[in-house]
Amino acid sequence: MEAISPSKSLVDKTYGALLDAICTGEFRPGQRLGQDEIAERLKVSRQPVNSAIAMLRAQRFVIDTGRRGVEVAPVDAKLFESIYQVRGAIEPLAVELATPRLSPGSITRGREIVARGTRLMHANDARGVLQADIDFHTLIYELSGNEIITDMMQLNWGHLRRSMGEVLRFPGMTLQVWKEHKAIFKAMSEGSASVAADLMRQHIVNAPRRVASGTAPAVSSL
Amino acid sequence: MEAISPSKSLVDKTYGALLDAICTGEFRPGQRLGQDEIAERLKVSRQPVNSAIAMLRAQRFVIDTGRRGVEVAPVDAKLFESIYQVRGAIEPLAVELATPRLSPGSITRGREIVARGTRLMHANDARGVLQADIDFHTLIYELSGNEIITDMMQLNWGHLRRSMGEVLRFPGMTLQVWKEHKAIFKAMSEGSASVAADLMRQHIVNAPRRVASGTAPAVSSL
DNA sequence: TTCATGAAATTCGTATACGAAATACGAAAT
DNA sequence: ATTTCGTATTTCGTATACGAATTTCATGAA
Repeated sequence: MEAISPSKSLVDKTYGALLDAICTGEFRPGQRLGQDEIAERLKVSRQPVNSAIAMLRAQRFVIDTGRRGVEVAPVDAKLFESIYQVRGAIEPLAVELATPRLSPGSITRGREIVARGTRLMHANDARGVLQADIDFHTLIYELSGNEIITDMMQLNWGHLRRSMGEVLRFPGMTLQVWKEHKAIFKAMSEGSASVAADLMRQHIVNAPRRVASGTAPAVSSL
Repeated sequence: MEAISPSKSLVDKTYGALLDAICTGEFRPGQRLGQDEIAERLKVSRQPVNSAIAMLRAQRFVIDTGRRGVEVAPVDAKLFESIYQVRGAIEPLAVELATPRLSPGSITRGREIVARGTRLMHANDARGVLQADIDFHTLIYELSGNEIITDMMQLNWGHLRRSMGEVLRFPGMTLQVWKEHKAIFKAMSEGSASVAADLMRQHIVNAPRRVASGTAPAVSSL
């Protein structure tokens, strides 16, 4: 016999649905989120909606507006910059920690992700490429064995996904990204932790620069 | 005119009360948290309690136990180590960012905190020393201008406070801590960002070592 | 026409109610 | 005496109800 059904709670499902809608841009920045409306759309009562919104507020995905509910937080250039400063410190650490823990199975998984990202990039599947990007970095977080890194960065990727909605339309720019991913993982596979960490550091430094150079008018909003 | 009363919601107050009770050790690890009991003790209904617990669960302060509510998460040595790995990367970054942003006012504030910490240490006020420690590092987070660092580390300090409950009884060990704090802030005041960052890096490396060496039998539980 | 004023309608926060699921406990059978 | 099964109790998740506060809209005065 084995486990029956995880069947998450309505609060979790509501939270996930709202977070996804915010990150994909289905809910625009500044848009008001009414509890009644959401409850009706999701076919649940206001109670799970209220709890989910409380979490989103604690995580800065929505902000309070005076006394009448919340609205979707603006896509903030400062927040974007802050996250990249943090990534610049955390991602190399994750690589250092993960490299000596690599198993044959995880090497296979990593190569699959790199291959998938490269393939989807050539197929101009912007959304798929972003997902592969998230998968690549998340794999390293998990391999690091440091659950704090995993938790922190999962939240941060939520914010990043919002900003990257704008960048998604320039798949060509991600060619260099996937070359770098490949090089990073190669160094990790060979056990060269510090080399891989340096490559990752450079990768993170390059990333916001790419965003800024590729999106002429959108720059100011990032 | 200005704001009338912040008057936080019951959810926030409940969350704060529970978090504090967990961090100070008033709620022991493994202890079951019944919603009814908490609601009665705090003189609120179960609804805010339920929301608050959902947040604490997302932040790993409590864990699910089968189908019957939650219990206080164990004080986990692995989590402690993970946080220190992250701190080793984040704290020097915060110092680098904060140093060029120091104002005369913030220099005064920093010196006050160092003085207070040193004074309370000599007065054997362990709890006050811990608070000063938190204040010192939090000041740097805020001066860094990076709100992600502030948010992340505030959560982490919640977990750290739990572990440090054990260490509090050895105030003598904090002598070196406050010497290092003083040196770090001195370098920052002089604008030597990279020197200060290196001192901070060493400070974080030393910290868990101090904990391990000072608490003979308690080591295994950390 | 424009601004002020007040009543009606929204909408949120919190309390209470209800149903489902798990535990605890006791009775009966081996 | 021990184990097993059924029932009562506890407790959580979710729905609904209620009160307070704000917004909206209409009505009237300058």
